[in-house]
Amino acid sequence: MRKQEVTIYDVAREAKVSMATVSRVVNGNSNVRKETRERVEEVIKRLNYQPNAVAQGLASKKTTTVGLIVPELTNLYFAELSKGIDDIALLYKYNIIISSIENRLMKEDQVIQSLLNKQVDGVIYMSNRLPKEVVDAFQRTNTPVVLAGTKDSREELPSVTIDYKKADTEALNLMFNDGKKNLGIVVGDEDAIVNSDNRILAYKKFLKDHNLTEEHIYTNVHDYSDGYNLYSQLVKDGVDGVIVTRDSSAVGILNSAMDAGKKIPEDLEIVTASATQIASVVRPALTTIKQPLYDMGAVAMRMLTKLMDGEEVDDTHIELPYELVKKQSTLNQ
Amino acid sequence: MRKQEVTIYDVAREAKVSMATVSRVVNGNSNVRKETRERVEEVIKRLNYQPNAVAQGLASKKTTTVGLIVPELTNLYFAELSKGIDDIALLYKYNIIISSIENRLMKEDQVIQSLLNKQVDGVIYMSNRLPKEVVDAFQRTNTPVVLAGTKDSREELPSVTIDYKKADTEALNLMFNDGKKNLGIVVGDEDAIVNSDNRILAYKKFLKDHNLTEEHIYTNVHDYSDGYNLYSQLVKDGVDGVIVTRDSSAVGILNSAMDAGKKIPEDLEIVTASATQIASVVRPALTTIKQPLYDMGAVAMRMLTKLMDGEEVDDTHIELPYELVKKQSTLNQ
DNA sequence: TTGAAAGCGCTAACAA
DNA sequence: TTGTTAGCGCTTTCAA
Repeated sequence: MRKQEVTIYDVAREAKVSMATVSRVVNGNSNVRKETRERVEEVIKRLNYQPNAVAQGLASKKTTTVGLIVPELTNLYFAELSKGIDDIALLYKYNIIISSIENRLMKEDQVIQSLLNKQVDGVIYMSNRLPKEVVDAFQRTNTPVVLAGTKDSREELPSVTIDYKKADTEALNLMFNDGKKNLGIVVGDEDAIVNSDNRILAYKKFLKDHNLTEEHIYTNVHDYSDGYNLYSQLVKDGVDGVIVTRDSSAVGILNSAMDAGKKIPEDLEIVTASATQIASVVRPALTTIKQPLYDMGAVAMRMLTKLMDGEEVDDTHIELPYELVKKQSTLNQ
Repeated sequence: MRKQEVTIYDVAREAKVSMATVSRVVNGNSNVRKETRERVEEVIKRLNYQPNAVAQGLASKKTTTVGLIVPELTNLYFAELSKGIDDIALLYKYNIIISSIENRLMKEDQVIQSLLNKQVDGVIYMSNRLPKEVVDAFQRTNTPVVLAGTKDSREELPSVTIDYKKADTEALNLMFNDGKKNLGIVVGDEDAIVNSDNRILAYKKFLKDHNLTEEHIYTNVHDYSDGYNLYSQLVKDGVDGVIVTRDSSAVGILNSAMDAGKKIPEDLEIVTASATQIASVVRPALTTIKQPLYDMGAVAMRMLTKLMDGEEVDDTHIELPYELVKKQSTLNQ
């Protein structure tokens, strides 16, 4: 960071006004006479003055920067959420500092602390791993936080999600109506609230409501190869219909089945719960619970702007509509 | 950004030293007596003092923040590059401000200006759209820049790439040896240097060297549906082997062919030039020019840290090795 | 080894 | 409508 070439002071001198007036012009304060404003603007343009955002941040205590905490960079689920966030951030002129927490050099609360040290005005948190320390860390600060695509166990933090229970129940019902009676569920982190308190509960309730007794819950299935390897276990367990939270795991299961010469959906129905691009390009295409990821990100960011502006937000737990999109991995009878 | 609760001043008072000494302790300056250091550290811990990075940035003129400019958030190619960048950034304690330029609210040079106003210490630029204004904007500043996975036309800016000409030639050769004599190339932005000055040149040279006269260059094919729609044109043109720069376009072509009942690779060979996850999960799996995306990002970020530290960098145009991975979309005879 | 003090570039009372 | 002035919280000479 070189010595700044032209500062507000240079503009003030050149335009024969005080720094305060230049500051007012820069910030669009209306208390400036038209002619003065124009003169200052002319000088700003002539000198190509660019305000130093760091100095602005220090003086005003607002950095117009928000922190984004994401589990992995290379997961389209989070990328699509991020895109919605990014578009709204741009609209409201916020920059985004992105922090992934897959690298175990830094734990969640350290990442948050680092963001807070940078004086971000707000944070959007997308991991469904939400340990108590993290919730505490957020609650200790006055910096607003919004959860996107996840929630905390006591629903204390603002969040934007879909109705996971309802969505999963609908998906299970689809497979049940196709005649599949040995249903399973495949999730990533088992301790994630979205899983433990929503998806898995819904699954158990579904079994109970339909007098199905065989419970098949598979946890810690995170990626393509986890899914690929899981398939043989599904066969062993006689599972004939499965709901999978992660697209790449679902595709792993699919390919493993195909490679084993099995028929999808006849031998095994698959419903995936994310609907990123990867779920739609494989053949047979996967039936999905289509979460409105872009919108979820956008709504979360919009809520955050309100929180950062100190506005009242009436509903801090927003559930967006999802869609069950029937493709080729279910019979859809 | 609330009023900061505990500042360097509080620590100084409590530890009965000056702010300067606290600053030295915080920054690991060795000119502090051991006992003094320990006393200060104790107070820091007790008060839970966290330095304000914005104030540090203003005073020291270093923000330990780098800007990342990426064409799209939802493209695994850039996500994998970003992951390499992120890991090295974390190692060197830099934060990342990410800016996508897909949203046309802001042009490239405005995005760059916004980053410079935030006083980033360096920038990594990943778009292969590199208009003259952008190169100029970079050269006007003293802020170091590294291009990752792309280069500027006059190769003035530091970059990390692979040897695109060599890679494409090798891919074309593979198809040629499989008996395909009506080869085509499918690219995204035709004016991207990587395409115009590298891939397309290599393609033309290959045709010439092998006395092939029919030139099939398809430009502006950006995504899955562009690829899907292009397929009928390929058929019309009698193309029997094609090299595609983007994975999603390649998968579009593949699926379009499959849906039309064609055989891949018998009717059409496909080689894709990125090798993201999407290319490996489709069936038949795509033969790819496997770019070491993670490494490219990591090397680019490492180079940037050197540049930011004012170190001499001997080689500012690094080409990393790629690998031609033969899968099911080529005959491989 | 330590401290005093000037300043980084800006904002925001407050006064005029 | 404009200017004066005191910070924002820290780093960094310079002197002791």
